[in-house]
Amino acid sequence: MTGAKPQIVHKTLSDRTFDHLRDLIVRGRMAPGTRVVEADVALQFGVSRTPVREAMARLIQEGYLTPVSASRRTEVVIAPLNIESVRELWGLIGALEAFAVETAASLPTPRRVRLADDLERLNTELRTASQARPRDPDKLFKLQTAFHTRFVLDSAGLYLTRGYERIRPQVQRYEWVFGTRLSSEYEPSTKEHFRIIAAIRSGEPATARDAVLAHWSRAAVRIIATLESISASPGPRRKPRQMK
Amino acid sequence: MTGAKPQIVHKTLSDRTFDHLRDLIVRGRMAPGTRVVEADVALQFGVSRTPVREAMARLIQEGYLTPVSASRRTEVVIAPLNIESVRELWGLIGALEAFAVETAASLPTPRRVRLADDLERLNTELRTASQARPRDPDKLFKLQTAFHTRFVLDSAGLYLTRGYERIRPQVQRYEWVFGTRLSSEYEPSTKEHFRIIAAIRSGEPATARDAVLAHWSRAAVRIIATLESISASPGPRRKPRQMK
DNA sequence: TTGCCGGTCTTTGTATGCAACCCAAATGCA
DNA sequence: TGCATTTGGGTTGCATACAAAGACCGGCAA
Repeated sequence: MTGAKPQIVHKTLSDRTFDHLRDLIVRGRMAPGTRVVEADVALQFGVSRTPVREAMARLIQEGYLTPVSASRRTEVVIAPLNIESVRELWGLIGALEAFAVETAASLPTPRRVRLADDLERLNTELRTASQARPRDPDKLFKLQTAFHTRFVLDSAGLYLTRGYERIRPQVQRYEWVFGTRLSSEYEPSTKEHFRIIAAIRSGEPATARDAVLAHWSRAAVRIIATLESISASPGPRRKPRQMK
Repeated sequence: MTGAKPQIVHKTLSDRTFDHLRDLIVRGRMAPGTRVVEADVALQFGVSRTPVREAMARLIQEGYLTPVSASRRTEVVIAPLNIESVRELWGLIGALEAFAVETAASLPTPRRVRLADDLERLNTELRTASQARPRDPDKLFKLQTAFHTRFVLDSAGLYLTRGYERIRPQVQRYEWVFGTRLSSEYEPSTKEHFRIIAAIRSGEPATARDAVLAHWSRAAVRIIATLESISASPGPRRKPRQMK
């Protein structure tokens, strides 16, 4: 009867604050190292400290914020970005997706084929979008995400989903900050995607797993190269003070 | 001046409340499905609702508590236990440990050997403890944990550590509830451990990875068998009401 | 008897108050 | 002038107050 209310998703202020803050961080709108103060955020968002506090606690747990533990008082800053984390995150998300894709490639044939078709469509779209000029970073971002979540969430259970949903935004944080500056690096990625799709379609779990692992491994190399080439021209080195 | 206060680890009431509650859940002291009410827990622990609320939010995020009652009011219960979760959790922790052990088996030889020695010692202890009568479940529990965390945390980075530390208690929850009833199932486990150790010692990442995956795969089979044999004699089917 | 309606009671979500405590700067003393 | 102590500001941790929204129960009518 209710035609559709797709956006009842958000309920509490805490949730919205969490999402809002996380989005700011993932999109690089708040510089790493920036100190975050409850009261300031509360003021800025027009809510009380309580929901901000809860949101920040969750962000700390997820690793977007880091307590720069001055002895007892817990001072909180935006988690810094660094190359070791890239290596680790890419390896980790590779492991998770590899685990997921094994399941996906073991699905009964009709579902598998449908999945492969969907992925094919998404990947083609992605390739097209990556060739468009000027680029639409937001669209690329979304397609990229859609491709990977498609086969992971399709076959994943509760805990893998949760683990994946935790790691993915962390990866996206790097992709957003560094990846959108890549000029032509989407080609190899889409090619690797096609190999993953083929393995899913033909129902070869081991091949699919290896393809996924290889994909993320190469993606890590690509983004690290970008990162290093950028770090020649260092970004703003801000003092730990508020965003405003 | 303060000679040493090694146990300042815990600071805030929120943290302690989190740990306390999680421990109750992991050890099965609070039955799955039990409803948890902020005010009651606060009363019981002698704190205000605020730290309880924060702790519960984290427990929800970690999956120990589940918000039920879809509408708007969020009612919270202890997450139920079920076989699908076992399959998934065991697979997932297997994937994470496999990822970690590849790194461990690629360490420079001296560190690798030292690691292998440590593991050998732990595993021998475990075997001894498992043969003692009567059994000391708590000791077995700790040794089991020590063995696995030893090689994971030794080689893991920040995010893997965090992911692992998230999953492990979930697994332990099942192990505690079901595993401690196993009568003689530690033998195959320790044997598999030795194979993992050997692969680490000789520096064969692929072999180590496969050994770890096989270990968890078989462990899953073992615990599921136990679980099914127990579910013949069903536990108390409580109504969603408080713990008290 | 059963279904509906109204009211109360419970429980959560949010705001706010208060105290502890860290940090730092300023001031006093040697 | 340099060092120590104190004092003040800022920020967090915790407690509590309050309002809104379900859930529950009882009564009333069909």
